[in-house]
Order: sequence, then structure tokens, then C-alpha cells
Amino acid sequence: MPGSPRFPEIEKRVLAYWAEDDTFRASVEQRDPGANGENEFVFYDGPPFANGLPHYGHLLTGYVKDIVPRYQTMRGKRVERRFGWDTHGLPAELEAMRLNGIKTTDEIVEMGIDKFNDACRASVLKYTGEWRDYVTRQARWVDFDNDYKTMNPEFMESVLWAFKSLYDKGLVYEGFRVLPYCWNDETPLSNHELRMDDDVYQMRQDPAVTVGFSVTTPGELEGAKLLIWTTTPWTLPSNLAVMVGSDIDYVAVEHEGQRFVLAEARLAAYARELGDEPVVAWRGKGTDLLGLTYAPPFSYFAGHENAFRVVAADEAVTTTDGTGLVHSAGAFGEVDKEVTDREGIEPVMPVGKDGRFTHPVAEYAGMLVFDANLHIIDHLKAVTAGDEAGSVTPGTVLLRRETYDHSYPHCWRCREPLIYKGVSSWFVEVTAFKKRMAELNQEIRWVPDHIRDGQFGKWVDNARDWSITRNRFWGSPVPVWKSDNPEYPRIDVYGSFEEIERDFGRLPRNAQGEPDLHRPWVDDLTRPNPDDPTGQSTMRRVTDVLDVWFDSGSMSFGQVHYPFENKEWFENHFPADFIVEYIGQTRGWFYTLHILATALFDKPAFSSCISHGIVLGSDGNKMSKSLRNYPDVSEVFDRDGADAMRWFLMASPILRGGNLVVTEQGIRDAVRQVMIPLWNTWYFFALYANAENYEAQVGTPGALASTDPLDRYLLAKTRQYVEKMTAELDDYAIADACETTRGFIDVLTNWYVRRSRERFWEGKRDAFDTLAAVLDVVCRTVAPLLPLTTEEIWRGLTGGRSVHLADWPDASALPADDALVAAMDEVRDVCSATSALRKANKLRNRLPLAGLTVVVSDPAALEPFAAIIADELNVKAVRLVAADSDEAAGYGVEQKLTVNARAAGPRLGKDVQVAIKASKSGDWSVAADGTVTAGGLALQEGEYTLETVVGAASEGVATGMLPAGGFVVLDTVVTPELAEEGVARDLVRAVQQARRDADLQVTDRIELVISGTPAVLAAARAHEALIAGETLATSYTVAEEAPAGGTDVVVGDGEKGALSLRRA
RNA sequence: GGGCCUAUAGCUCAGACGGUUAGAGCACCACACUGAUAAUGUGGGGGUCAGAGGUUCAAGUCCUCUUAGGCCCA
Repeated sequence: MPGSPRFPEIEKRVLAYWAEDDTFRASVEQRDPGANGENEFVFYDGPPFANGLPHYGHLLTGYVKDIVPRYQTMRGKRVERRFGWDTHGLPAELEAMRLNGIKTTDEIVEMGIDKFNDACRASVLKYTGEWRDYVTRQARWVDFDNDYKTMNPEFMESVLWAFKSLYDKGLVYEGFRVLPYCWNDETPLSNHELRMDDDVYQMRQDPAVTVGFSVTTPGELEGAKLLIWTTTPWTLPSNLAVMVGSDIDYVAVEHEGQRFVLAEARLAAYARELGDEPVVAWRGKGTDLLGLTYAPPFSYFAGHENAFRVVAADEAVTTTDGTGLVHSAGAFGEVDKEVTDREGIEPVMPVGKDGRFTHPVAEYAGMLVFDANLHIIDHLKAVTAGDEAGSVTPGTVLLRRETYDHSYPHCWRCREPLIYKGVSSWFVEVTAFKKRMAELNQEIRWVPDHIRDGQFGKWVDNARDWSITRNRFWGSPVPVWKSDNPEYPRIDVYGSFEEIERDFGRLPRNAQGEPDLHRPWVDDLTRPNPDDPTGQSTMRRVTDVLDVWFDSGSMSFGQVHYPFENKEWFENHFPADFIVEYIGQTRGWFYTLHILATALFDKPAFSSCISHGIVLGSDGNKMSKSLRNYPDVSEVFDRDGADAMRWFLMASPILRGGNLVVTEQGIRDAVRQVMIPLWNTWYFFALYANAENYEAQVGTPGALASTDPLDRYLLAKTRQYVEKMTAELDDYAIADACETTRGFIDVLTNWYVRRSRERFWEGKRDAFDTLAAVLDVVCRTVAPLLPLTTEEIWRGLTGGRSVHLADWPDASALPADDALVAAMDEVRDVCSATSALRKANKLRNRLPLAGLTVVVSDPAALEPFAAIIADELNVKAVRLVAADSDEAAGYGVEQKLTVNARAAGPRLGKDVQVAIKASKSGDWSVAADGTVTAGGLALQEGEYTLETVVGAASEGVATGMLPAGGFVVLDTVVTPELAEEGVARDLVRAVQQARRDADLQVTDRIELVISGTPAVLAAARAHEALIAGETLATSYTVAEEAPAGGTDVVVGDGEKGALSLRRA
């Protein structure tokens, strides 16, 4: 067994063992699910999309997905873990398009939807093998063989069931709604896609125009120009109304024979065009403008019913920019659509699915709307100049043209600028039940907890209806069939294969003859419209597919083909006990799960949810392949190991909502701070256990009979540790559990083992029993956090099959002794304070000192540790004295006054500062009756504290305060005898170093020769037993002459010596 | 543009209700210690608590404004 472990090698060995032993399966199956699954801990795996390789974010989530189930398994629960794959959707289509070198949906149809979808299917499974490798390497236990895929017919049938259920509940409707729309991908985007990442909103420069429309209503404003401002000139051909704010002050001003209507507050912004102080010809409120009609800027839709009027839109019109009048283009803006709907104006849609103009906008037909901007502006300009240009209505005026930089949404997939556009879509009416979603959200335990009412809660409160369809190809079909003749309308919605077969006489089948709900097979199903007596019209499926987020939200029931199979299983496994993903899923998976769970089952989908932060590169920026600002995942696995990465990620603030910068140094620190100390404790134990032929008997630690105070301390401390870990892991406080473990391992290795070394050298059975028992408990406790390392140690220690098959330690089986633990903390304070005294007085540790007096309130509590203190501090005697004894008073103790400002402040007001100053300067006294006066002010009980402090050191002693009260007095007198012993101990150390340099084994005996100055010789002679014993010298010679080939050493106070040794 | 959050040591972060010498870990330096340890112990350097005003006996903490960064919504 190596003292300097190569963790990656150990890990590979353990992984190979697990694979061979099938340990994971055993860990699940050995736990009884109980009646109705009541002993199960239900975990849902959020499905990743496997058309790329996993990165740190996936690994991070994967570690949490491993830790919680491992812990619950050890707690005795049955925790089944199935891997899931997200397979549908635009990313797959885009990849398939790229691979086939095609750019438009028309080309997809040309290629054949069946071929195209085959390409999608292949692309989403491309990296599943690599995923499995990474996930296995990170030591995440999850069932890949029994996985689920959202493209499987069973999953898709469940999705259909969900759609149909929502439809039957009246929660699904078809609408025409304005959505952010990607003309490149030819698809509308949902709200959560719009906020998919930080790069969606990017700065963009657009032309902005100020255009005047001629008022046609007879009266004083006839012929005046209504000035509107827009950054989307391409929407002007579709103009349907002008919106004003009812309470805004408007004016009509005269300039060069024309009158312009705009908000008074915006006049100054148009000084350049309209003059600094134009003549105001008319003044009024927005309400005065309502109902005015005007000539549309373009003639395409002239005569459109109810259109070309001034309408009110108080919430949408401001005077912070523009003109205070806003042009409404119906279906090209969310507010526009809302207002035109209210005003009874039918929207117009002269823009095709590819973002290019169509009929009736003839001049710009075939032109991408962004490209049309310039032409439109040119035409407006020409008409303003009095020329004829295209379909611009004469009288329309271009007042200003400028460029405008603004934050503009872009497609999260292709990065092209989006447009807002009305499209036909199916919606889940989330607004109808979002109140219930908010109520059910209160039942969810979020980590960190502010997510519940913060990011997630606010999102739910502001929920809008969810557009769930896409005019695409690779996805679950919208299971709606419509009559193709509006004269005989009929809509059929299907929720199962069986219903489909009933009506169409067959199932949709793919080229292989298998039931398959994908396009194009499902599109082939048609039948005569039963409601059409002529028999001419046909029921055809609407060609849309469902949004992938509908798939992922259906995961809870879809993964088990509910309700067609596993009905009972699902009812016992819903909601999940636990899920975890990154915080962005509050608008993704967490949200869609919650929507469908609320609408379908009136329950939350999960009862606990960790939403962790984002993993950043080493420079604090987003991880980027091109910047190479993060350590290569495989290299870290190979160099530091999966447990090191796990610890680094789990101990970080990222699980408490913060973000995390990944650095190689951080990962190595994990190895250094935790893994090596733990390993070395085991190594130390094994080293001496082998030497003693000790067989570890790992039984009930509480039954240990050791009366040694260190053993009893360690066992009591271990109990506290297990209790704390149980509470923290129950609470999903994984980072806290890491910190708790770090602290405990520090105590174990740097206090217990270090202080107990001698007992192990002596082969004390109690020490072996204690350390073996504690190592067993610690391995079991740390197992979820360091599954590979603990497996190796635990199997070596116990010979058992796997630590992950063991039960979580029972804290109550360990002895409880909080007083003992507290006393040991005080002991460590004593050692710390005394070490500082040695340092301050330049008294090196190997130099023994005569005595240490410890003055504390309860000396009896420290009595069992007196020997430990003496040994640790290298003093001959430790005396424990009560703080209130006469002896304690003899050390020149003084009292120190501290004014409690919080208590005295309110009473004394300004004077409290006087009292505080006086307490510090020593200008205070205690009267005979106990009254304390500071700076001439009498203080009341509770307004001060009097502390006993030890006075200045007197001759021959050094004093130091203890943090919890009390003090230590160190005898600093170095007698010749002590100095001589100090030299002897220096010699021991020098010999040990020489043994090491000579590569001797710990147990090798030596022949030793020592020579040197008279002081060295004297010490060597006087302490022969000590030196020879400590260094295992069977032959011990003190020689006047330096031995040939010896090593020169300096010992004591600069005394020169020489020694030589050889293996006996 | 609106709302929310953050700003403390070289780095990462603690600092209930305001209470008078602002802490920890890491990093750095020195010394000590070292038959498990790549460790450990002790000490040290290092801070205008983002800036400016205000409230108060007392402000890192409360209020206002400014600056910088982040998140959410437009």
C-alpha cells in the first residue's frame, strides 16, 4: 500500500471492481421498497441532450445526483436511478441540417421528412457512449441500461396523453399570438427560450425613423401630421393604428407650413427639425386625439376595417423617448396585438415564415424585413420630397432618420436577430392555474431557499400562457386532427395509440413497420370528416410538433409510460423526493415539470430541489473552448481523480447559489486538504497494524472498553461528527457537510493520531480498536462525498464487499460525552497558548521545561489530559489550578474592565464614550461595596464585565491568556539538566533524520556512534537509554573522536557533534 | 428604461438586533516540529469595509446620492 497514493490509479481499480462486482445493482436491490414504495427515495434524472460532450456543469450536477441517492441508500432507502435522454427539438434539427448542408424547411421537405428525422435520431444519440464513459468515470451510479428516451414510442404516447388530458380540461387552445420569432430557424420561440442565456440580448444598431401620418378627420387638426417614432421601419406597411397616452399633453406645432402633433414633453428632442420655439397651433390631452383618423402610411391595407385611428394605450406610451405617439402594427408586437384586438382590428401578416415580405406588399416581396428597412426609408424620403414612390401614401412625411443602438433579442441557437410576429400556435393556458402553481410551490423545499419566493416564485407569479407547438419536424406530434373544409369544422384530439387505431383503423408505422408517432408517419393518417355529409372533406393532422420542453415536463410520467403501464409505480413515485439542476432551469425543466404536475395532478412534481450556480472558467468568465480558460476534464480525472473534482465542486459556494471559478489549484487543494490526510490516517493505521499483526475487528464502537482519554475523546467527537453530518445531508447542505468533514479529519489526523503515535508504536490494542472503529465510521460517513477513496480504504480495513452497501453509521451507537469534547478543546487552547509562549521566549520545543501551570475555572475537567499536555508541550510537570484559588491570585492577576456599550449606551448617552475611554486608560475603580466607577461615572450591574487577566511576567516565568478565560504560566528557567536533555533530544532527532537519509526501514536496528563537544558527549552519556531506545540502537558508542564518514550535526545551543550509524 | 442584489486582506468569503482593536481559509514570510502526512504548530506582514453626505453617544452594519459589477423584467 502506497504512502503517497496515486488517487487516479486507486479510482480505476475501484471502478473496475464495481463493474465486476455489480455493486450498484446490489446497493439498490438490497433495500426493500416497502409497501406502496414507502421505503423508496424517489429521484428524477433531468435528461441531458447528448449531441455534445459533458462539461463541468454536467459533472457538477452529476455529482449531486450521485451524492444524495448514495446517502439515502445508506440510510436504508431504495433509490432507483434511471438515466434519461432528451432527444427531440431544434438543436437536433439544426445539427441534422448542418450535416446535410441544408438551410430551410423547404429543403427538409424536399429531402423527405423521414430521412431528415432519421438524421436527427442519429445526431442525438451520437455521444451517448461518451456520456456513459464520463458519468461512469466520475463515479456516478446510474442505470444506463434501463434508461428512457423522449423519442421512444412509449414516452411519446404518454406525452400525447398529457396533451389530451389538458385539452379535455380546457387548458389547451389554439391561438394567434405574437411571439419572438426566428426567421432563420423558421420557428417561434417560447419565453424561456428567449431568456435561455446571457447572449440572447445583444446590442444592435437599427435605423429609427420619425414619420408623420396625415390626419383625415375634418376639423382643426385635419392635415396635421401625427408623428410616430419606430426602430422597425419594416412594420410601417402593416400599420393599423396610432397609440397615445390619455393623460399625456400633446401639441400641434407649426413648422414650414405644416403642423406636427407630438407630446409636448418631446418637443425639445425635435428642436433640430421643428425649431427651438415652434408656434403651438393646438394643445390638448391624449383623450382629445382619440378617434382621429389618418391616411395609412402605405396603401396596401387601405380600407381595412376599424383601422387607421388614434387609440388609447396608456400603459404602452411614454414620453421618455420617441414622440409620445406610437405606431401599432398589429401582429408585429405584443402590445400592438393587445391594442388592436381590443379595438376590433384584424391583424395583417404580410411577412412569411422566412421573414420575407409577401403579398400584398409587392414592392418588398421576397425581401428580408431587415433588408427592406432601407428601401422603405428611401421611399418615405422620396414622398416627403414630393415624388411618387411605391405604395407610400402621399402626405406621409419622414421627419427624421437616425440610427439607434439598443439591446435586441437574438435567437439562442443561430444568433440571428429575432422579430416579433404573430404565428398560429397551441398554448397551455398557464394563466388559468398559475395561482395554484404558486400555492403548490410553497410545498417545495428549495436549496438555496430564496429560490422559492425569488427566482422561481416570481417567475410563476408572472407566468404567461405557454406556447407548446413548433412548426418543425423532429418532435412529438401535436395530436390534433382538423377538418380541411371550414364549412364542416371538426377537431379531434388523440391521447393514445388505441384511440388513433380506433378512428383510423391502423397505427402510424415507420418504414420498418414499427409503431412510430414521429412525422411523417403520423401525418399519413387521414380519414373522412364524419361531420361532413358530402363526404368531401378530410381530417388531417395539424403539422406542428410539440415543444421539447413539453417532453421534459412530461418526464415524471413519460419515463414509465404512464398511464398505459406502471400506473401503481407512478402513483407511488410522484412527486419525486429530489431533483437537481442548474439555476437556469427555474425557467426550464423545473418550470415545465411544475406546470404539468399542477395541471394534470394538482401536486408539485418534486418535494426538494437543489438549484446550483454556474461553473465559470479560471478567469471568471463563461467557460469557453476557444479561450481554453478551464482545465481539461480528462486531464483532471487522470491527474487528480474524480473524487478530487467531486470534493472541489461540492465544497464550493456553487451549491448555495453562488457561481464557481474552476481552477486546477482549487482541485489540487481538495486533494491536499482532505484526501491525503484521510488516506494517511489509514496508511498510518495499516502500517502499524501490519507490524503488530493486528486484525481489525470492526464492531460496535460504543462497546469499546478503552479508558484512554484520547480514545474516549475521539469516539465522542466522532459521534458529534456523525450527528452533524446526518443533519446536514438530510438538509441537502452538501457544502456544509464537506466543511464539517474537513474539520473532523483535521482533528482525527492532526490531533488524535499525532498524539497517539506512541501508543501505536507500543502496540496498544485499545488504540488500534478505536482507530479501526472510527475509520470504519468515517468511511461510511464520507462515502457519498468521496465514494472511490472511501471504498478503497473501507474494503482494506474491513474486508467487506463495499462501503456503499453498508448502513449509514448510527450516531447513538457511539458514546456521548460533550464535556469531554469541550475539555479537549480547552486542552488544545492550552497547547496553543503555551506554544506561543515558547516561541516568544525563543525556547525551542525539544528543550524540556520544568513546569506549566494551567489556571482554569474547572481544573478537574482537564485532569485526564495532563499527560497529553506535558508531552505535547515537552514540560516535565503540568499543574492544574482553579482560577479562584489563592495560588492563582499569586500570579499577579489583575482585573480588566470592559464597558458593555450596548447596555450602558442607552442610559448614559454621550457619556458612554467617556466611560469606554476610561476603562481602556485604566481610569476606573471598584469600590469596597463592589460599585464600579469609570471616568467618574458609576456603572450599573450588566453594563460592564470584569475579567481576570494575568499580570506581566515575573522572573523565570512567562504567562499567556486562554481564549475561554484563565491563563497559563510557563516555567522558563533552563537548568543545566534540562539543557542537557534538550541536547539529547536533538541528537535523537538528528539520528532519526540520518536513518531516513540512509533509507532505513522503520523497524531496522542500528549501530550508533556519537561524538562531539564535551556538552554533546555529556548529554549522549547521560541519556543513553533515551537515545538508544528511540533510535532502535542495539549498539551505542559515545566516542571522543569523530567517527570516520560520520554526519556532522549541530545540536542544542550551537554545539557541534557528529554521528555515524549502520544497520545492525 | 424599470425592479432586485452585490461591493470587506493578494484570492474566496464570514461579519444576528448599530456597540467602539473588522475575522476565517487559502497564498506569502520567519521560526518551531516531523518513524504516517505532499503535513502540522506559533508568529508576522497585509484593510480609507467602493466613494460622498447624513442619522446616532456610537455606523462595515441604518438613510440618501454617486460609481462599478451581477441578476430579473422591458
